[in-house]
Amino acid sequence: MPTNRAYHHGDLRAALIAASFDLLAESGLRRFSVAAVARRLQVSSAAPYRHFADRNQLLNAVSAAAAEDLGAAIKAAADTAGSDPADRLAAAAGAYVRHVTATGAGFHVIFAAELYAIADDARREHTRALMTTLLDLAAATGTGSYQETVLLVEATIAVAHGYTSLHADGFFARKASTVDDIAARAVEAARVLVPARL
Amino acid sequence: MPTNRAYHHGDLRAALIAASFDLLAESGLRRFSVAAVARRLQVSSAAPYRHFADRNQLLNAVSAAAAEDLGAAIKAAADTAGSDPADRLAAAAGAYVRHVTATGAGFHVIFAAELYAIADDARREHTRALMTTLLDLAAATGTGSYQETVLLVEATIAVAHGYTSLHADGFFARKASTVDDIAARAVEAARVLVPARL
DNA sequence: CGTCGATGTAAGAGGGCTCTTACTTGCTAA
DNA sequence: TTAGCAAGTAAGAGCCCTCTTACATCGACG
Repeated sequence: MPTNRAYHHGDLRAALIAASFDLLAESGLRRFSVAAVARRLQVSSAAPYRHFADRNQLLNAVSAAAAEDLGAAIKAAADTAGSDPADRLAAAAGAYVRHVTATGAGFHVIFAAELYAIADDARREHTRALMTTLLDLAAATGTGSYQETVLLVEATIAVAHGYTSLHADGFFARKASTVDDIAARAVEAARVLVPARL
Repeated sequence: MPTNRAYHHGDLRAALIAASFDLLAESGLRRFSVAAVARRLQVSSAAPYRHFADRNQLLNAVSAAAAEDLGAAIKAAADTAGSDPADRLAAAAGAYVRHVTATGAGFHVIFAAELYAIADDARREHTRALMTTLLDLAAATGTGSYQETVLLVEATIAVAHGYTSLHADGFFARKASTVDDIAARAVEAARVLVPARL
């Protein structure tokens, strides 16, 4: 791993990750390319390869950062939501919608199949911590078994991801729905899921 | 529109659409290319352009077929589900998971932003019919206003799409979940959403 | 102050994709 | 039976992408 010291560019490694988020948020994973990220930072198309062996290594770093940031956003949202465990878990769905819409990097990036082949402890640790955060929020609602807790987390994420994904694809566009509208609806839906012990 | 008569290939136009579904189901929209579809049918890469002016026109036809097929699958599932309106709507979520996983073409294809520019009455009619089917199912549950009905449909689709999308991205892979498992969980979640009048 | 190594660039090989053009094949219908 | 046209092919232009190689730059440190 390269150092973080400022050289010619300053800190190209971090800048590449940040610019990747911008590109993902604007154009989605389909349009993501190393060359486009480099263009955006006005560096040569070879420059990223000084910091990442290949495209997937960059995406892997983006994935790690996404898991970390998303986990923090979810924790913050839960703490803002108050003390009711169900509200706290539901708030995670809202945080997912807002954060992933802003960054373009949700579970479809965090768990992108191409990245499975890369053994990166940092990324694994961040995704694990993210899941732990969610599992803790779910367990606090009083789920019985661990299995039930997992199912509840997955249902919550499915709702959040579904709203986010449809929003990104323009499904709600005609109604001029804002991100906050969609996030609020995801929270409502996630909230209803809780007592159901899905 | 070309005719459907059998020439050299037989019916390349229909075959292209069918092969597009296969490719989408296997590799997703990200890997979709006209060249890959042609390869799959063992025709030259120029052949598709005899039937579709460009890549988006092919996707547009796929989108129309997807809306039609998905609508039929949802209707069939609702009829199998029985007479309880809430069960019938929830069954649509299950049909969505199964059908879209099998074909690779859900709302992310049906409402793909690139296709908005194409004025295709057939496609518009099929997507409209699909939405009508869903709105009818939702209205039967006793929603008050049209606005409430729309919100309920969108919530149902969000749940179904979320589970489908996460499943496709491998989120559930480690637990060896089958499509039917995921579909069942989507139905449960959708069912819970109904009385909530989301 | 001069060397070394990290960081960046220019250039390009190699590949895939979209779409076009000119040519070929073979069904259909007069 | 043969002209005409729908449908397919071969070839390639033009574009973007990934990743490599050889060279340039510049800060750090002896």
